Amino acid sequence: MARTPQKRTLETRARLVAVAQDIVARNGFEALRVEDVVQVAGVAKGTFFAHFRDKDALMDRLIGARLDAEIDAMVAAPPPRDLAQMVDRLVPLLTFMTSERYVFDVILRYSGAAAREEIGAIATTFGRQIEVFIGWIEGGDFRRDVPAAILAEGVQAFAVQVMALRFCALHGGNGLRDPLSTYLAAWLSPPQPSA
Amino acid sequence: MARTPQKRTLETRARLVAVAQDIVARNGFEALRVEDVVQVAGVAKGTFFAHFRDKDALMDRLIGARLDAEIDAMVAAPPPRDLAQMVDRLVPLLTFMTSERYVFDVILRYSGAAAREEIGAIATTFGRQIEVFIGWIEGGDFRRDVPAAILAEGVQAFAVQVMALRFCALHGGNGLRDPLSTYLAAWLSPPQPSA
DNA sequence: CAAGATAATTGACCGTGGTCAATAGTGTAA
DNA sequence: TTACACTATTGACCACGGTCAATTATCTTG
Repeated sequence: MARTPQKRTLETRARLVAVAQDIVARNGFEALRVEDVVQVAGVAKGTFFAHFRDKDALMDRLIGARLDAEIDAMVAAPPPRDLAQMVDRLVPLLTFMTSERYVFDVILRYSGAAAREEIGAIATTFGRQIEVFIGWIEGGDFRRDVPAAILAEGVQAFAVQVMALRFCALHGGNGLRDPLSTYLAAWLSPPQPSA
Repeated sequence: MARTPQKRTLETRARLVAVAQDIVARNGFEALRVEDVVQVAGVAKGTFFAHFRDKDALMDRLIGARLDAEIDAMVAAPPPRDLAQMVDRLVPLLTFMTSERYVFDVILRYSGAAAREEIGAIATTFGRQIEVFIGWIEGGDFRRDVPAAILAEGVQAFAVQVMALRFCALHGGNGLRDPLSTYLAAWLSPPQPSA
């Protein structure tokens, strides 16, 4: 089914990705232009679209790689024992996700595998996140009356909520930490005996 | 500061909106093209952008109006006394929001007031939602250990989560009701004595 | 009403993502 | 090496959102 790709193909694709990464490193994701990529890479425009379905497919790959690196770092650190630590572990990931409005939008759009298409890099990292959260929740002092998988999905939902708040004029740019702590305290704390 | 708008202006804007609504009614939001709108309305393209900052500003208005109507219906119905009823009240709103992938994306992008710009129609309806949820939560049999405002924002976060899931190939098109019930049960239920 | 000021409208033009029929390159078998 | 099938590349072209200097309509004031 899948033919062996030619050496030339792999070189071209690698060059496109390398050039794109370079442009992003210099000017950010939002500033990336397909025309710039192909011009610097020295190929025609059509070549780009022979390698990537559309511009977003390249973005999915670039942003997905960065998300993967953030999750690697999350996993490398010791698992959080309590809520404050969990928030600490999350902040770097959420900081990258909100580094640009454009990046956040792309991530939201591709965080679920697009229907009937293959699952993309960003969507894969969202699956990874859930796995990591489940591990954290099972290993820490959190509520047990709800399955860890549901709790993990809730953590993701609140993370998105907090990130969206960051781009909101009303609840303007106050940090990620405080609102996330508030939500997760209410979501993850074991039922209090008194209160 | 604000000049009185000319009669002509109001007519032109009304015509643009009417034509756009008609196109949306026929072919959906995604199919709307600015060029079609101006062509049918009988004005030049530049005129459109003298009335709306960009295409999204028109979308914000059209979608915002629909959201407002859904919220009106939500408010008109008797407030929910329990979780199942709350989910019932929410489903029509969420169904509209997920009627098109494109609509959902626009809503997400504009659900928070865009930084430093005026608050838009969609963002306003998200504020309304919170108010409605607060009222529901205060009037029903839900947990009291967390401020109603926080609980309301959580309801919104879970609603977004459930809608996003709908467009996800993995957890494919299963309804809104079940996952939403699961999340909200864990989020809103008063702490159980046993279990 | 005339003249000037302000606001609305026009449409040629641009930027940029994306398409596709034609062409060139690559691997393979005789 | 030649012939052939298949793959990769090309670049002119299109779609569509958005811009702006020039033009036209409307309002105001004497």
